[in-house]
Formats: sequence, structure tokens, C-alpha cells
Amino acid sequence: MDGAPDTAGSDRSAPPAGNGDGAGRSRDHLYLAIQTDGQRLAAGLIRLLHAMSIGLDLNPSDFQCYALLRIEGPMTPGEIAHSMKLATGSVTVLIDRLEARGLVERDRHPDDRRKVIVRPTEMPGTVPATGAPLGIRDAMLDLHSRYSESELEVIADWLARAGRTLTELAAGAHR
Amino acid sequence: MDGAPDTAGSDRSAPPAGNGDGAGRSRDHLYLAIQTDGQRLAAGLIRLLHAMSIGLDLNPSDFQCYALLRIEGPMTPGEIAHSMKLATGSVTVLIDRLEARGLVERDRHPDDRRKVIVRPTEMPGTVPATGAPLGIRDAMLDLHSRYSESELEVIADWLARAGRTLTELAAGAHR
DNA sequence: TCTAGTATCTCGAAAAACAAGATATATGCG
DNA sequence: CGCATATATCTTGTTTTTCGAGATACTAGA
Repeated sequence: MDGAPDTAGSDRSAPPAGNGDGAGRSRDHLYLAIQTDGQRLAAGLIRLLHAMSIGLDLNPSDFQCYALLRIEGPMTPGEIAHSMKLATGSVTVLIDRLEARGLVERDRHPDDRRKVIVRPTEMPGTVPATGAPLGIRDAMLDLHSRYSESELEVIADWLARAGRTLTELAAGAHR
Repeated sequence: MDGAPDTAGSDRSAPPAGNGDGAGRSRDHLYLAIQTDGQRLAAGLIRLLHAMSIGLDLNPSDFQCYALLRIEGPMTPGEIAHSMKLATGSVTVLIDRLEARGLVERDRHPDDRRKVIVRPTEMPGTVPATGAPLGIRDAMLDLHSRYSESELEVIADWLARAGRTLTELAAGAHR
């Protein structure tokens, strides 16, 4: 996955620098717009997550665990406990609840039989990787049909970089 | 706020349509890239939120409530209870906990004195609107310095539209 | 093999959420 | 105005969830 070719042509190794015809004011305006709109995007995502947790009728911990498994992939109960800062005993019963609803499955680790692997089950009517309802994918496709290819390249490039940036920040803040 | 001038020049009222020189394969490739990278961005944001909740040492419900207040602005306990699908009594003690830590404040509603207004307090060292650590803003500014103005316009435009799309989806899923 | 280390699960105690009722304020009707 | 009804928050007793510590099962190295 990470070896995929960079979708944007320009290299981004350094700022453009060339077009600095004193247009700093315009750039500042754009920065502010991106900050504001980025916050709105984040708010929209949080609202959507919130709606999903209500829709699945999961308490905040259970949904957080489920979302974590969707995002990071299968994990052991110990890893979940560490990541969520929960006691291992709490994770045991938490997984019991998720398993009872068919949202996750437990498997024994093939090499170390002390370990258990918890993985989210496939849910029909959802985006496989995220568990999000399919409507979101269709809405985004509709949105993207309004952009030219070169614009889509810029967007894809930004998404990839912004995602990496946030992940790095989260990792840094985690200790 | 919504009356701000559209940062992108083109109107987006209809798909570009002109450049359809049989390059559907390339578009499909871009769609897939955006889907994948968008999921990664969402994952990064979730990781960051997760790290923030750990950093603030709040249990999932308390953090969810705090994030909600940051996003939606001041609310009454009743609105919080409705939005989070919590009993009003649970919200009372939840707010007690947040208030004891100085994260939120209670005020009486000026017109209806039965009501209480809960609002997040200003936190030094954080982005005022979101409560996110300032590092995120700096990292994003650094990222954006690599893009040209016209590219930034495309990004800002997409952010605004995608945020609206997600918010609408969340509202639709909420009933 | 024996011992130490690791991963998960079980059990009693503390914390959080719920449901229902109490208190205080608002609104509308005679 | 006086009273009844409605609304918003807070309190109380019960159920659910989490915690902390220890039990069980497995791994790895001396």
C-alpha cells in the first residue's frame, strides 16, 4: 500500500517558493480558510462517528474499541487494553459484549496460544475497511464527480499527507 | 460564516464533463486513491482524538461530551443528554466531573432560569475552537507551505464541501 | 525439567449509567 | 391574578461497567 505511486505530479519536497509575488495576504486567507474548513471536516467526521455509535447502540467504550479494531486491524486483548488504557479484565467483558452482538470474533493466535486475536467481522451494507455505512461512499463519489482530474490529484495528495501528519501527531502525543 | 466567499473559482454546480477523453480509468484510479487516503485521514483523526482523550485522562463518555461541546458550542444538559442518548441524571454528574476539572463551566440561561448552559472553558495551549493541541496547527501550516495558492484553493473548497457532506450524512443517520 | 515471564480470564469492590421521582421555573387559561 | 400543566435540572436507589488483584494456561530460557 505504501509503495503506491505518488498520485500528484509535483514532488512537495520543498515549498513552491517561486510564486511569491508578494501575495502573502492571499495565502494567509487560504490558510485560515483551510483551518476553518478543516475543523468543520473534523467536526463532520466526529458527528458521523457519533451517529454511528448511536446507530449501533454501543456505549462509548465499546464503540471506541470497535472503531479501533476497524482502523488498526485485528489486535489482541492486551493490545486493546494498552491502547485504550483499560484494565485487561475490562477488555475481556467488553469483547464478550461485542462478540455477543456478532461485531467481532475471537481467534487463537497460531504461534502463541496464550494470545487471542480479536477482529471485526464483515458487515454487509458497510464499507469493509471502516464499517461506515455505504451512503458515505456514494456521497463522496458524487462530490468528487465535480472535480477535474488534476484537482483530484491535489486532493488525493493532500489527504495522504494530512493523514500521515495526524497519525504522527497522535503517536507523538500518546506517550 | 456560511456567507464567506467561495474560495475556489470554479462553480462546482456540475461535473467538469469537458475533459472526458476516455480517461475513465485514470479517474477511477483517483477515486480509489481518495477513498483510501480519506480513510487514512479519518483514521489519523480518530487516533488523534483517542490520544487527546488519553492525554486529558477522561473516560470515553466524558471526552465525547467535551468534544461535542467544543464542536457544537455551548449546550444545555438536556441537549447533551438527547444528543448522547444519556439519561439526564447521568449528564448531571458527567458535567459535575468535567466542571470539577475546570474543563467546562455552568451558567444560568438569561431568559429561562430552569435552563443551564454548559460551555467549554478556554484552554491555554490549545486551538480555541477545537481544544486540539497547538502542534497540530503548526504541523498543518508546515504541510500547506508546500502547496501553491491554486492548489490550496482546491483543497479548501474540497474541505468545505466534504465537511458539509459528512455533517449531512450524520444528521440523516441520526434519526 | 524447572523457573520466570507473558497473556488472558475470573472475582469482589468502586465507579458510572439508568429509571423514576423531587424541586424549581415557565406558560397558558379562566 | 391564581392555578394547572409543562419543562429543565437535580437527587435517590438499582443495574451495568470498570478496576485491581489474583488464578490459569502457555512460552522461553537456564
